[in-house]
Order: sequence, then structure tokens, then C-alpha cells
Amino acid sequence: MPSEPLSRGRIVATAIDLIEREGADAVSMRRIAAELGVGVMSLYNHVPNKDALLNGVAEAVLSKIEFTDDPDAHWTDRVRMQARAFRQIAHHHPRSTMLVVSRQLHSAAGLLPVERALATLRSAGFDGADAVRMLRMFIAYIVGSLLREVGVTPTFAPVQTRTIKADGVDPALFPEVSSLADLLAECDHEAEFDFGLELLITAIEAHAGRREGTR
Amino acid sequence: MPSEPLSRGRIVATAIDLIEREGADAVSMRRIAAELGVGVMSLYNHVPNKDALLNGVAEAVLSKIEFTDDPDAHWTDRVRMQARAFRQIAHHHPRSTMLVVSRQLHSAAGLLPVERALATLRSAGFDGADAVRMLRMFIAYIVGSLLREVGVTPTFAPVQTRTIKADGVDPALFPEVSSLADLLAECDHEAEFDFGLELLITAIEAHAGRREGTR
DNA sequence: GGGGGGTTACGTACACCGTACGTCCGTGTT
DNA sequence: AACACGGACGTACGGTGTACGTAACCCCCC
Repeated sequence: MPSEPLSRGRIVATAIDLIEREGADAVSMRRIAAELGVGVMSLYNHVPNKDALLNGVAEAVLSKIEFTDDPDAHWTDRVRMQARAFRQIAHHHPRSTMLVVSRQLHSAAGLLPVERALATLRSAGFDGADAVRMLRMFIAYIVGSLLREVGVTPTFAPVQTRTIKADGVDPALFPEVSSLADLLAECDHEAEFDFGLELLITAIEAHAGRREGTR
Repeated sequence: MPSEPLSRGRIVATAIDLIEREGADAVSMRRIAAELGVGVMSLYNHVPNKDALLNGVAEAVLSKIEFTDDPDAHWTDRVRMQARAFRQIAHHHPRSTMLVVSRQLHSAAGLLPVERALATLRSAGFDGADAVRMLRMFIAYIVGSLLREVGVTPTFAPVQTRTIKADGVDPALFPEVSSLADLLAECDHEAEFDFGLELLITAIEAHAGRREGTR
């Protein structure tokens, strides 16, 4: 009695589930098949290869984020909302975040956020070139922030609490790091994200004003 | 006649070389051993496992960047210089960049850039909490920018020229994306990086001034 | 000079991976 | 009833990281 008929959707869904439960390294075709109670090669009837499957995962996660865009709001609020919506990925699918961010999607799911962002920036009065620049800047900041949040990028940043405090950084070699150890060890991701976001928004608002003024 | 005695350093060096020549996926213990004309298991006398080896690679790449810090320069210039120095990684070791950025290093090589950055920000008058916040923001932006530059993060951004132009995005569904296709397709990484960097520096300079004023 | 111990190099073996290929079976169509 | 077809599956191949056992070497001490 095959409970359900096995489809690309079901495969992608169990892959996401598996990633969130056991991490991206746990994903293998055999593992997914086992999870579905199915032969390994049956998967290949619905997915051409593992890479495509992972693209499917990225796409699915990305298309789950809820963009509640209010076209009447001030553009700064719309930018804020979109950035925050994007950050939801790190909350809802922390262990898939790296996947979402490191795969280039040519599909509608991948283009939709870009489209919205560009529309918002254009509505703020930026010309095409500026809108693209701003978008790239925001994406860079957001991607970097998400990676830190999900623990991919702690390269010299949060550093495990114990490592930096007990394990002992040599205060002679790294005076600042060791004196700020407590601050470096803790990280309120939401606050940090918002801090940078506000700074960026303020900055491009000023940038826009300057442009306006010199025109 | 063993030309040279095989050491952790030599192993890491050939790993870097291999990555830059053939990409990170080409790296396997067997491949590295072959490259060195050596048995696979001999590597394990100098490196505990593959993961540690990759940490070694990240560390080596990171420690190669040249920070020419001038303590007498204005702090904004110092920040600029440090950020640009970091971006050199993407130039000198493009295919290792992902590795450098996605591994947390507790070693001196990893802590040194943090130390410098914090010192610079402190010298600008920021208190500890602000310095850490600023640092995190810069790191997020820089990491995100590097990933775009080395092609890991084109998730809805540069998008392959042909894909977006010839392959045809539906103009009805994505009016902005398709009308800005040309701008999205090209990307002067250095200019984009500097644009965002200047914006960030200006923003935190203003932030500092505001703080000063209200105190 | 002759052990002996520690370091290093190496081969074999195991469990796991992605997936190409061939086979079988259930179903829908003619 | 006969047939074609698509999906499920088993087997097999070449790859991966690495645990383990073995053998060669060098240096020190007797």
C-alpha cells in the first residue's frame, strides 16, 4: 500500500526536513530514500540528480518566505520589511540557509524577491543603475548577516564563548579581542541585523537626498 | 629519493594550489596525495583529518593578506584599507574564498584581522559595544560581497548574462528585472564593493557624530 | 657496533557516496 | 486480450574519508 505516490514535491519536502533535523551533511540520496521508505533509484524518476534536488530545496525554502509588501508605505519601510522577511529564512530554516544563499536560482522563486526589491527602489526615485547598486549592497549585507546568524561565518566574530574566554586569547597579542571578549561572545542576531539595516537605509536615504539636491 | 620530507605546510600548499586550479570539489585526500607523489595515508601523519586540512587552507590563505595599517591615518582611511585588504582574498584565491569565509578559525590567523579592526574602531572613539557592532556589520557586508564576487551567491543578482537576456525573463511577470537586465548582467565588482563600503563608512561616521553631539 | 624506540610512509579494508543500467510489474489504451 | 509505457527497484562501478596493521628508517644509548 503505497501511502502516497512519490513525487518531486515529497522528495524535496523530506530533504528539507532531513536537513533541518540532522544538518546538510546528513543529506544523501540513500538517506532520503530510506526516510521515504523507498528504493534509492526510485528518486531518479522524479529528480535528475542530487544537485537539482538541492536546487529544489533552495527554491522551496525561498518561496516559503512571506513578503507582505504594502505599496502605499514609505519606501524605507518597504525596504525594511523585505529585508526582515528575508531574514525569516534563518529562523524558519536555519540549516538550509546556506543552501538557499549559495545556489543561483534562475527560476521564478529566485527572481521574485529581486523584482520586488527593484520595484521598491525604483519607486523611491532611484534610477536603474542606482537601484541595482543598492540591491547588490543590501543582498551582500543580508547574506553576510544570515551566514553569521546560522553559524557558517563566525570566522573571527562570535567565536565560541568558552574558546575566547577560558581557552584564553593571549591579552598581549590581542588586547582588544580579549578585553571585548564578553561582547564578542554574545550576539543578539535580531538587534545586530536591525542595527546594520537601519544604518544602510539611513545612508541610502541621505544618498538619495544628496542626488536630489545636486540635480 | 624523497625530494622533500612531506610536511603539513607542503600538504596545505598543494591543497591550495589544487583548489585554485580545479575548484574545491576536486580536493580529495587521494588527489592531494597523488599530486605530491605520495601514499594517501601518509597525509594523516601530518594532518588529523580532511576537515583540519581545510582549516589549514583557510588559515594559510587568510594569513597571506597584507594589512598595511597606518596608525596615523584617519580612522576612516584605515577602515577602508582593511576592508580592501580583505577583499584581496577574492582576487588572489578566488576559489578558496568560500572556504576562508565559511570556517571559523580560533587561531591567531583568524583573530588578527579582528584585533586590527577593533583597534581601529576604538581609536575612532567608539565604545566597546559600538565597535563590536560596527565590526559585525562590516564583516557581514564584506563576506556577502566576496561571495557574490566569487560566484557563490549570485542568487538572484548578477544572473548569467545569457540566462536573463536571451533565455528570456517574462517581462509581464518581472518588469523591473527584465528592463534592468543589462544592468543586472554586468557587475564591476570593485566599483560595487567600494560603493557599499563608502556608504557604510559615511553612515558610521554620521552615527559617531550624532553620538558625540548628544553626549 | 649493536640493539631499541619513535617517527614516518604505505597498503589494505570498510562503510558510505552518486548514479548508470537493466529488469520487473501495474496500469491504461487499443 | 494484447500491448506499450512509466515508475519502482536491485545490482554494480568508481569514487570518497579514514581506521588499522606493517614495514622501513633514523637517532640515541649502551
